[in-house]
Amino acid sequence: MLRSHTCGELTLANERIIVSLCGWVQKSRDLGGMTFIDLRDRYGITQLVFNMDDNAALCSEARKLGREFVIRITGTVRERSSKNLKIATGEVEIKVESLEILNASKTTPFIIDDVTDGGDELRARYRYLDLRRNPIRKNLELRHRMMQETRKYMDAQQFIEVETPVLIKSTPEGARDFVVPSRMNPGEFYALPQSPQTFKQLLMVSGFDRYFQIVKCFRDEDLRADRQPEFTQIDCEMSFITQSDILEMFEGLIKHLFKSVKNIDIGEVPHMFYADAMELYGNDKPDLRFDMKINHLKDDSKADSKDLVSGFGFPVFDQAKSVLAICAKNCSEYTRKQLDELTEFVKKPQIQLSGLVYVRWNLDGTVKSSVDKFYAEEQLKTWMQACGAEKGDLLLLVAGDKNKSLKGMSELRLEMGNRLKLRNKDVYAPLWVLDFPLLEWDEESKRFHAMHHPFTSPKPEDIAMLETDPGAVRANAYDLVINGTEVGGGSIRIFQKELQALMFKHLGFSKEEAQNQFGFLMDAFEYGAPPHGGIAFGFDRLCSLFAGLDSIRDVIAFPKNNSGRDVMIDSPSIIAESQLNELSISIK
RNA sequence: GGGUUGGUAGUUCAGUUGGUUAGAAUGCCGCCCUGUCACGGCGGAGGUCGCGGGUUCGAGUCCCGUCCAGCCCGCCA
Repeated sequence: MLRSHTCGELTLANERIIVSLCGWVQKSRDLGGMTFIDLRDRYGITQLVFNMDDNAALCSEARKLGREFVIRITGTVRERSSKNLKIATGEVEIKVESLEILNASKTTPFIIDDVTDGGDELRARYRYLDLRRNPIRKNLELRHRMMQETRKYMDAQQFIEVETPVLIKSTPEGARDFVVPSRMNPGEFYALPQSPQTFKQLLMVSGFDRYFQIVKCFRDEDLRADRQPEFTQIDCEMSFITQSDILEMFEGLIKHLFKSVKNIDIGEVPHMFYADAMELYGNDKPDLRFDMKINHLKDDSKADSKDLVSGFGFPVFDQAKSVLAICAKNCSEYTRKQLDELTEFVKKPQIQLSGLVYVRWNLDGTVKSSVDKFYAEEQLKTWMQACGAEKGDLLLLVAGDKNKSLKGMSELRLEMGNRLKLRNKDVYAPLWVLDFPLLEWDEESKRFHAMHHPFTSPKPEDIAMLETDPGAVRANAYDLVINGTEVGGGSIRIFQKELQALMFKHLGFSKEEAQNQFGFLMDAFEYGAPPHGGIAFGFDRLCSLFAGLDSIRDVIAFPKNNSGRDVMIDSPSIIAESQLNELSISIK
């Protein structure tokens, strides 16, 4: 060993012993007659001291050390005459007796420190340097801990981790596949898995009963702050269970992670139906750190709903199919400028609502709105009442097509949550969202798609509706949502060949297509498939949530940028003509 | 595919209605400094203002195009 200790462990208890340390020069402070060096490794920082009076040659050598030089020193631990209580080793320093430069370093393009001067792009290009910094290193340490705690919990619950193949078969359902050409089978391609879905179901047929895997998955779709082309899932499947067994088992996992990693008791995770989430929050992954539910002041889609806005001569509300309102507590004093900003917010191209109506209930009891021309105070107060508003509150209303308004209102609600600082990163509000629709109409292909995936079972009582009203069929599908982020999702699967064939039929597969693509699964179902179901968690998202980050990039050691590029290794890249020939591929 | 914000020293940024030699901080280099820990002091080097075109007596600044990066919509079963 080149070292006797790390840079993070020496204290007064080690006084007077001789130690060898290795690490990087964090910083040197040259005072002329003496020089201090902060030596850094993964574990901490230890101060080295060199003195002209003690050893002029050695001290001169130390003065030449640049930042990020890798050195090895031997010296004696001693108490500092002036202590630094900000660091763990701040009471001691090493009086260096010998110094060895293991490797020099060029000046780094940005400062390696907790607060760096480097921008995102530069840090990505020199990711190996960025990873030297404490905040990034800590994220990877957190990720490691979460991985270990996940395995600990799953193992204790009798799950076995099985690796499934990475070179598999391309299917047209769902996301775009990354494909890999097969040299030995010219003109044919493997696909990288979007998830190990069918394999884990086959493992249930094999009798493994409880399976999990921490596994890379791949989707060739556009990226986001929380979406990478390759990402990690905690993939799980169980046999002989009901939906409530799954919810309980994996609520247990989440509780274990919160407790063991963050020492937080999250308590019971509430349940909410998909239909209610959409009505109350306009969103299938509501952020429950704050309330601010959406109120329906007019809803033409429901015969029994009260209409509090029509018939007063305001054409926008009269013509709208839906009028929605949220109540922003204590915001009656919002300025014209702030209200204009909110109006711009809902009009932007990503939301595309035509406008925003406000009603202020001032602290003095008066009411002021942008539609005073049409509505008397009495009417406005019925809205206030419907929204549970009090003096000092502000109502924000949008109108139009119901789905579009709900989507816009959902965004506005989150924006207000941000403005009112109701989305505290240290608060965690988990939620199970249940009973997702089985199918979703796709305008582009003019057919129904599986909302979750084609192996998800419909609710038995809804199966008849597959013929009459496919969009209304509910699935045995569930998502785990934390703070407005979907961190996991799963379903109780179909395990009978007939029902699976029926599903494929309703998804527009011909018998041949179904047999071609998923014949192996339906064949397997004929040999004693147990009832089963499962769930998969987005591990990167879970880590970023635990780390209090908005992007999953900083919990991934070597992430891709917005365009799916790794700017450090510069990939993807072109390959040689000879490689293409070997693969029987020609470009354009 | 669309929206939006940005691109100026190694780095992070400022740069006014278009007008002298494009600034600051930090980093880097040199000299001085014996208890620093954001060390301090003095001095110095460092610029294709992303790229291409246009308007103008004159463009970092205005216009058009383009590339790159960030965030969002579409997309992501």
